[in-house]
Amino acid sequence: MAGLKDVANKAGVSIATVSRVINNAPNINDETRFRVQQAMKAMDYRPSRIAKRLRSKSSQGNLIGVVVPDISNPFYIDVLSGIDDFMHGHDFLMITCNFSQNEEKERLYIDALVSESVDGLIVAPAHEEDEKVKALEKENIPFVCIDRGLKNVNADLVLVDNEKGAYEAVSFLLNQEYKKIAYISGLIRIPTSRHRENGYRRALEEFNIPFRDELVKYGDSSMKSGIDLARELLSQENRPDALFTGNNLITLGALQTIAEFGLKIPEDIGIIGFDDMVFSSTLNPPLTAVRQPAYEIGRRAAELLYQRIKEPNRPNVKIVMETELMIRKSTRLENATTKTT
Amino acid sequence: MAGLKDVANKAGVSIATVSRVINNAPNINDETRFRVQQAMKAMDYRPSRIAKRLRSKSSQGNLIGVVVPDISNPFYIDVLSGIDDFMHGHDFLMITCNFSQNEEKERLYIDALVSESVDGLIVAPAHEEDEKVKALEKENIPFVCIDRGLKNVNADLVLVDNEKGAYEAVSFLLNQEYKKIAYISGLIRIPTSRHRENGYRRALEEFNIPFRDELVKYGDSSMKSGIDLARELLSQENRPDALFTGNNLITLGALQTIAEFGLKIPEDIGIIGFDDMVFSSTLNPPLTAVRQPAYEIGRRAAELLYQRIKEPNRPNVKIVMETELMIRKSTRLENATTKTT
DNA sequence: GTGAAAGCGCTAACAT
DNA sequence: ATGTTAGCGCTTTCAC
Repeated sequence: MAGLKDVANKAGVSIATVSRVINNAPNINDETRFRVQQAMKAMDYRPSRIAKRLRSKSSQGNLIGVVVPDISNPFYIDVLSGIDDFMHGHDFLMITCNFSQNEEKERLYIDALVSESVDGLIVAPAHEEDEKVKALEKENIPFVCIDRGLKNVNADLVLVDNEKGAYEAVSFLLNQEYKKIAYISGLIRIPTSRHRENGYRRALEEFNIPFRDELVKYGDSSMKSGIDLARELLSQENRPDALFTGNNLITLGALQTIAEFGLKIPEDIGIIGFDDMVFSSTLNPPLTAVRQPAYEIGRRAAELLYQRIKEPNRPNVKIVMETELMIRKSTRLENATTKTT
Repeated sequence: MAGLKDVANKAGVSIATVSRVINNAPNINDETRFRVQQAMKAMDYRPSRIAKRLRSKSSQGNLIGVVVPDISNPFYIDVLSGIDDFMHGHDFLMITCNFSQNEEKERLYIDALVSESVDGLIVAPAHEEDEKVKALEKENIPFVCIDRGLKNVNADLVLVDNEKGAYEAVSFLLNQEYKKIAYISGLIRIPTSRHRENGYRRALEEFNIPFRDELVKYGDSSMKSGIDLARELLSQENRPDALFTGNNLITLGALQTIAEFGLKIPEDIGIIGFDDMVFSSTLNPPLTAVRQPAYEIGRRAAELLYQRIKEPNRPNVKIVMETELMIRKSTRLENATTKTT
């Protein structure tokens, strides 16, 4: 592949000049610039991004890394779209790494990304003590966290008020006269799982319903664990009359189990899922869900990272976005008050 | 960040030696190797992947690029998982680029990826005349195509027998006594769209049903076009009694429109979608669909790319996988013969 | 078994 | 306005 040198030869100038027209530096003779551009076109020249990155330490790589916990979760797909749109608009390339809820894989990927000299990282840390992510701060690598924060580390963060979202969902269930509401949690090490549980507990308290251990099940945030835990729940002698599911995938799993048990929604059992999905209204029945503005989360995170790359010392910011309860048909409909779609 | 030089100093050896132990070259004194390893550990050394890539032309980068048309399509998510699993197992990193069915974005990403000196590419070309992808061959960059081939270019390719999959779906519909079957196509420039249409036509022919222009609609492979085109179809005076939808997203859109029209599936209208989804059986009603082995497609493609990187001159291979009709409840059930889930 | 030194394709002083 | 040159962090001859 043609390099700077080849172009320089062809255009009869030095490589420095070629470099200058590429980065459109000032002080270049129009005629020279033209000749160089001709040469570049003629030789189909493409600058080497790695050589550039290797040379200029000053974050000119236009490359960021994104580390997500589970690409099969539609939530992250939307987040990625948001990041992608912003970054594409700013001429950045992104490397997406999916660590499949596997901390070791996460560590490995973060190392690799750093070795690639990315200009910055967007990460959803495995948990709040995530040492690998914390280390980024010491190494002075720009990064922003999404969905989950880090303990004792200041970093840009964009997420949703998980407790409130859960609280609203469970309150809604309670208002619809559901009496025995179970919660299927994702990985307990993930802060969001606990915050959602807190919201669940707070709603219960407020309605003077005692918390019961056997009604909350902890899984690994996957569809399979949604299936399995819902089975445990629905097999109980006096089974719950409503489910609050901790994420997208768990919801899908629980739905499958409910069908397997031949239960009618919302008569036999109500369900509200955390995370909305494009096809939620097409589910059977249309699913009531706590919507996170996933695309927006991604976009904001991208924006924050971009800013930090440009201005590494600006103060940290934490963006907390609102959830929205999308009321559809998977719960009883008396008393419905909130927005519908 | 610590570099080769720092480690060399600390261990009291030359950088060449350090490089040797990293790449565990032969002929190294055990004692030396040990000292170097200690030093690396102590300094928390991480090799620079870009320096390595820049230096060694011989594809040591352990980095590949993947270019997909639409990351919001669950099919590609599964493909990506397959690629990811294989590549992770072989210590490769991958850069995923989503061109959102936008050819210009595709070109831009391919250029960027090449500039990153990736060892190879997995691409679903925008169409079979895709010049940017074709150019990869001339530049001698290892690549494999998925889902769509290239005209007049020999390249590794893994896909599914789209025509046959479509034929089976439409035949099934016909066998279930549906009389007026419409096809909602994705982007016409994509070969799969046309192959699926061919299957649709062939089934019709075989049942002696005349092909009718007004029953096939062409869109852009998105959920929105699924919604819109289904509306057009269902608004016809004498509307179709079955829909064959050209991909995942179109299916979801069509389903939404069907609900909007208050039509009952499968009584008022039957539907079979191309592409199965994890939650297909949770849809309303459970969706009959043509399943592509998406994960497997990704895995095989990754494997082929890996092989080609190692052995650039091995002959090209084309892998055609089988689809499977997943019969569920979105079509009438008389005569059902094929597998169920 | 180990070291010295030349580059990979660029950018950024420093010259002119 | 343009050229010269010293690296960025590695791998890889070629010596010893």
